[in-house]
Amino acid sequence: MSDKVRVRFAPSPTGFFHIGSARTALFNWLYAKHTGGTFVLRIEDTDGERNREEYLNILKNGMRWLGLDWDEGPDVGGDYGPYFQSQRENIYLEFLEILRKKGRAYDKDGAVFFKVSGEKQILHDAVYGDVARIEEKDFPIFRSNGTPVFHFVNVVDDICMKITDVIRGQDHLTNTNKHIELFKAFDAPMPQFAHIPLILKSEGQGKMSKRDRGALIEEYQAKNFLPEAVRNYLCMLGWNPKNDKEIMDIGEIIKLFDFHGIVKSNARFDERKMAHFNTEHLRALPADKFCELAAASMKRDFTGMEEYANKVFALCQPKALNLEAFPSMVDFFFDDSYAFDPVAKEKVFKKGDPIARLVEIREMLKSESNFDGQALHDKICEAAESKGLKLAEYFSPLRLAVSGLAGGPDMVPMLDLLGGGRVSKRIDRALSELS
RNA sequence: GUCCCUAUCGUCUAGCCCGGUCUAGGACAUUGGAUUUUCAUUCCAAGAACCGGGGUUCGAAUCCCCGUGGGGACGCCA
Repeated sequence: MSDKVRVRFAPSPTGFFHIGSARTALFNWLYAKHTGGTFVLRIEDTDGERNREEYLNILKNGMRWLGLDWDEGPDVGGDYGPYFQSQRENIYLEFLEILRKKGRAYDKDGAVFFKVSGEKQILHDAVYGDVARIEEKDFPIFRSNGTPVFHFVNVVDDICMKITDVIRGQDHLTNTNKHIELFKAFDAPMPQFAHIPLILKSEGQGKMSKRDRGALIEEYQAKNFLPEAVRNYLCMLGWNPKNDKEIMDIGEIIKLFDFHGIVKSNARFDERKMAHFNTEHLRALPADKFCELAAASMKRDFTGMEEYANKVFALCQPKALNLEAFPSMVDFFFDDSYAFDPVAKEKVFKKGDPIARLVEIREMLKSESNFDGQALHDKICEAAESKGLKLAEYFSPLRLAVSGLAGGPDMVPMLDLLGGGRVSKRIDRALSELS
């Protein structure tokens, strides 16, 4: 079918993968998936000569991490290559000839300029509707050093690669009439344009810049975010399925994605909401998958203790906020020399007599032959009742003693996992170090 | 400065195209409660918005105009 959708993402490798670019890539990818079309990755590397390979890797890496696989482009090839602009020089020269023959290109100051029509161009944008604008000045398409300029190569490549839909940031909206002029000058079929709103800084003015926190995909990779969570959040920034759902499976999003759901106004980035998406996706993970990721997030070797480790992870998954903080939450399960969190300590020592309570618990443990978390729990409850004390007066110090923390997984299964021997030793250590 | 886009809770948004069903819905965040065992979990609740002014209309968040705010483009960057 000749009307099969072909979209492209055309970044220039700059050494980082910006969240705004990532979302443009994502929307293109979504549209391709939704329509059963082709997603092309084209590298606009006309003037970045240094570290090109390394820069490109950051980009490819980030895209693969987000699951944005491309059907044509670097590494995978395709029928419309080459996919690097730096390798398409002769094509650009051919197209320049066409313009010259039509009298639409002329030399000036060593550069080549495109002669605009002087007519108002109307863009029928799939998101913004009809936008009319006139381009008054001729603009350069080849620099005096002989290299072609963005507007020109962009259009030429879109023609050559038979791109049907141009989905890109709204910052290109006022460039589009230049592009329309070029398409017309080449008598090429006009693609459908769909401009998408920009992502603004969470505070302050302007769009997200690479220096803003949360602006780079590399950050999320480094912080062990779930890629599906980042992708889901990005989907919801400037697009919505017209219902109340936010946390969604990518398959469902692909099914629902269309231009109608794209919002026109720019969106402010919110790292807290991003974190929320991450937590939700983490909790929703199947236990085995979560265990795998949890283990990888810790710099520890679990050989020989896989079963124990998996029990720990399974117990803690419902309480996990993110994988970045996860190791510090469960580390005490694997290390007896954990520190007592000063804030937790202060909190516990604020009321009652935690030392006395710990001594009591130690006595209870001594009188018990086979350790059983539930049995210890029940004993503590009895003791609390007979003394008229709140349960927290026992359990808070106990948690601090065995984990060093103020919060964590459910008490009874936690004690069972640690086992009686370790619980006793830890209480002893707490008594000597906290008294 | 010129041109283009845009405008609903603090933030992301639904509703707007096809005016009445909107005492404007959801989510994040915030605040307060509950889970008489911690807690970062879970549950419940609360506060919180149609930018301003003119029209059109019986009736406007919804349509039109003007302001204002926000964003973007005006490069031999992409």
